[in-house]
Amino acid sequence: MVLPLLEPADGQGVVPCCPPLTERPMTAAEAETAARMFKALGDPVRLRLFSAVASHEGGEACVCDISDVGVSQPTVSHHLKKLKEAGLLTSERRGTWVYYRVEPSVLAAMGKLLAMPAAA
Amino acid sequence: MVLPLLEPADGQGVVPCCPPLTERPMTAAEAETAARMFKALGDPVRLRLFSAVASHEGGEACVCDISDVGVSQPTVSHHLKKLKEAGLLTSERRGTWVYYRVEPSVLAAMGKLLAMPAAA
DNA sequence: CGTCTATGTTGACATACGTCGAACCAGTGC
DNA sequence: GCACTGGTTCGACGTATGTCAACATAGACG
Repeated sequence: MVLPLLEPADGQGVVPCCPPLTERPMTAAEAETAARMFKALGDPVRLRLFSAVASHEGGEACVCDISDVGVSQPTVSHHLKKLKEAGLLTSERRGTWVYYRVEPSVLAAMGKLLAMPAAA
Repeated sequence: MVLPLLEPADGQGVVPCCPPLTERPMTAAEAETAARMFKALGDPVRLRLFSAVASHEGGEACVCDISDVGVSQPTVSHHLKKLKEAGLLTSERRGTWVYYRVEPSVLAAMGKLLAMPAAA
């Protein structure tokens, strides 16, 4: 269920799931994997939540810090869960609060997917 | 209806709609705009079509060259339309065939959205 | 004009999605 | 143990989405 946008990824030695979009036509399997990530970011609320976590100090944030996006709290939780299932975020409970974190390696893999060919 | 992922964009002087995801929390408006793009790429079939066009010689391809993605022809047409509405592709009829093209500036804008901070 | 090929549009349908309120767990502190 | 606060899960509901078959449109070519 946990989408590996990238393989185990020890440290930063990221092994992206797929080549850059512009390198060659994606296979069905690659598209399936990558689309899950894009789909996860394809909702305004989720995008804001993700951006809030990603831009937060240390790449992690407490739910309480980012839940002000105009929807009910259960909805926030629902979206965070989706982002987690998409492999974009991880969560950890620390005492009263739950912290969500974005893995730098995931960000790197996403960036590579959209990398421009030198020319362009 | 035509989503400007970026402003007029004369040539390569792209003016992205939004800052990198990691720079600061996106505003509701920014998220709305950027999410439309991610959403468009959030379907495996569309992602394959987009990749097929983007990786094709000259950044453009005839529908007949890319419509082998496992769904019916109307469905292909439907998805191409969606990609067009999302501002990711443009189309042009040349004689019998219709060609779809990806704007390099759009690719660049997407890349910047996911750009990594120097560190990480 | 008529027909054939290449695409786009329409209508219908099953499924997925986003949202909320209510109920439910997890820690904290009294 | 009990109440309180922070979060998640559940059930329901309306809407959006992906898909196809059938039909419509655009050029090309006789």
